[in-house]
Amino acid sequence: MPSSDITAHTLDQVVQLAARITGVMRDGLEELDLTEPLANLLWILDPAAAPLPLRKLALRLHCDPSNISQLSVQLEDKGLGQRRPHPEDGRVRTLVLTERGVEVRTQLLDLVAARSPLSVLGDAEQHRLQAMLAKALATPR
Amino acid sequence: MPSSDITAHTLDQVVQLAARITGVMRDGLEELDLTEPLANLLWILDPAAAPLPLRKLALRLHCDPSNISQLSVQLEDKGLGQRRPHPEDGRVRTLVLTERGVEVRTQLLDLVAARSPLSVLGDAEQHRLQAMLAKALATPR
DNA sequence: GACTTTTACTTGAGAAAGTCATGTAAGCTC
DNA sequence: GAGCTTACATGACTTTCTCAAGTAAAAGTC
Repeated sequence: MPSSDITAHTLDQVVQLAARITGVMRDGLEELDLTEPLANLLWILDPAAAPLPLRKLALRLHCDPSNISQLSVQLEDKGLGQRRPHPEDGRVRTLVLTERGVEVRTQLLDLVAARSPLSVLGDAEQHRLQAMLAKALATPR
Repeated sequence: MPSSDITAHTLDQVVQLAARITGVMRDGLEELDLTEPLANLLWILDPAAAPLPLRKLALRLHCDPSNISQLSVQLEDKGLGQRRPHPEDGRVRTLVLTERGVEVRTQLLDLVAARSPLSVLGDAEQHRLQAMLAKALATPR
């Protein structure tokens, strides 16, 4: 159990860093023709992972499911995503990226990675950083 | 210059961690009678530091100055903050926490610190973490 | 196997938060 | 001190989000 002061400072740093990262993202949104909420959704739509039900996406983004519905419509209108019926459960719909969606998502991640303050850390440092972050993220809930 | 894949993963972790932290904060908002934007403002109002002009607060929160004006009114209505004229520049107003404001801010920080996933890291680990985060945050802009 | 309950999503209304344009007042420049 | 810039306030408007209600499918109950 760390002293509360120490954690407070670490917290502050993480929050600041996150603010910087979202700042970088926001600056790149226009050139990708995205809004911030759409970019956030795109961010968590990993094309390599199994497609997620809308409900799970809402949990991940800490928002109401109806919000995801609306964002999904926007993604579809832009030709970046598509809602597909779940093969086993007729109530469920999963959100999948189109080819173009994957492309734009890659551009988004690359853009942020290139301009993020984390890029000043070398490979070795990042690995050590990742280990610590993973430990923190491994805590339940 | 790190490989882009590595940075992408680190980014993902930082973003996830930040989401967890804001999630913890959101869960605590009701018991503190705060809204999320007010809590964000409260967060950056360090009573130990020199009082900041509203304009600087807008820069820190990456939002329009008019937004800070409105939030300042809310803070004042709640008796947590007070806008003071700048002693040297008549155009400028600084936002200062009241005694109660400092109290509530402390409660907010303590609450988040106690429930944040970072608390699983020991003192030594946090120090190493802080060093790396500081290096990243030291990059200009 | 029909009946109720639960779960997943959609829809539309409404609230909240943020931006933009405009106005006012104070400093700065010459 | 005339003109320009900067800092904040105000009001109209947009965007985003939530909440309540509705539909449809699955699961549980008898």
